[in-house]
Amino acid sequence: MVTRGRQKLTRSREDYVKALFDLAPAAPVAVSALARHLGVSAPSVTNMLARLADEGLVALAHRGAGRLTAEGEREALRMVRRHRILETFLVRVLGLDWVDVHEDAEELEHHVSDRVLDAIDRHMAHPTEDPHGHPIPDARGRLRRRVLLPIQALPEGARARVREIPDRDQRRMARWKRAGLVPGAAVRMKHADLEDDVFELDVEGRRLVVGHEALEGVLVEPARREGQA
Amino acid sequence: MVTRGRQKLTRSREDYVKALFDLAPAAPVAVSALARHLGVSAPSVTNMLARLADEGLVALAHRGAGRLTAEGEREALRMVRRHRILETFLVRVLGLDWVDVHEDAEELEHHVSDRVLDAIDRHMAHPTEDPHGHPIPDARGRLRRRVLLPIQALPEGARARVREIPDRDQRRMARWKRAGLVPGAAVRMKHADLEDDVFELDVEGRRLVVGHEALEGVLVEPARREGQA
DNA sequence: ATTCATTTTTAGTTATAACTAATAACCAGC
DNA sequence: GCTGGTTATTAGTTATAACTAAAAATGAAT
Repeated sequence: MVTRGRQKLTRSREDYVKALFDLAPAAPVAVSALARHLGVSAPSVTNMLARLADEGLVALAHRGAGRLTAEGEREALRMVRRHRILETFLVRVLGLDWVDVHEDAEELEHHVSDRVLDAIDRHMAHPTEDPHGHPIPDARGRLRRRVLLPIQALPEGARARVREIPDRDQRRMARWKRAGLVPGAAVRMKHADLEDDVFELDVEGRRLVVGHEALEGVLVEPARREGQA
Repeated sequence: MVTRGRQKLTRSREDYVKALFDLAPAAPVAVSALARHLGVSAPSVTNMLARLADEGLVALAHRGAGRLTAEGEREALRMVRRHRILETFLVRVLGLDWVDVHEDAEELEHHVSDRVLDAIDRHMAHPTEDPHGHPIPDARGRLRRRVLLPIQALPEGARARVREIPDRDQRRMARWKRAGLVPGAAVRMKHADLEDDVFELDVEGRRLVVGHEALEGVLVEPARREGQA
């Protein structure tokens, strides 16, 4: 264990550990999946994973896949915290639209000092959730885990509340926002036709008919008393 | 003029044009002076100045010295605006000490998007002066020029008000702050012994005795009616 | 067991921007 | 007009992290 006082990771390393965490916090991620997520070539990933493995942030698995070590996960959670605090700040304090803030946070998370991040966190009285509903890890990297369901898994007739929506795809976010499908919204699954891949939802009283793909990543918390049909 | 729609400058280029502006907005700056200011070697400067000259941001003068072109000055003013808005934000909104904010602004100025910068500017209702007293260029890069005097140039007995202090040296700033020598402070030059390099000042009622060096960069606005001795 | 398609790795390049060491240019004083 | 000291340049290296092209490994299907 030569891990005393690791120096700051480079920007790329920060991106890689965060991507590994996004794709699977505790399981190996294939080279190709990482490459797709990060928008780089496979050789670049093979290369960087080797370095991260050298440095103890990643463990290599079958076929070059990478899995975060405890240390790597700590660094990833640090980045997740920064990202979510910054998104919250951009929306709550600067008044930007939550549809737009992901990219800015993506850049700033690498460049804001701990001092500034803490000041931002303090200014907002330590928020616990970002504008897209994701929980914010605390300063020690602890993440409140919740049991949520993909919205497509709701049985017909079930009521639920939207809790998280993914923040990477601006187009989809804009559509969701227009449809009222936002964190906190009450929804009911009216019909789920798995054969034809058509879902009919009631979103805060409005009808929404979409395919599986268009709901990808939306997580809900089922209502305790489920209204049948 | 192939200058339509220049793409974003690299971080280094942004640093160089800002350094050139800091050292002399309209006159050639020697390679060695730039190297010192930026903390890089002379060869690095020669190299980068050649590239900046190629790209039309800098004109080369005698002995390799570089002078900003109109285009270079525009980019420099853009960076100065960003820096000063960010410093103001860190102090006014996040409550950080103005002694500490320079370095953070130095980093963030390269990474905050125009959208976020504008939102910050709006949030503060378009400040015109940063925490160290420097005027903030407007969105079109226009800088309100003021006629200020180096504090050491005050004749004995003259009263003045501190208007600007340099923000790069944290140590000196901390000392000035302790002595009350901050933007807005009223001062009077009690004795200026140019031979022995000793200045005796009255700073908001407190006595301050220092050498020329320790006042470097402090600019004052002389009082209209100068109280004699 | 062989072949095909996919996935990963190796090898070699590129870009940015720094560095050191050694050389060249410049200027002042004599 | 020479010469010593300062200043700038050239030449060559280094680090990070991407890339492409080609080779190798893997796994699935016959």
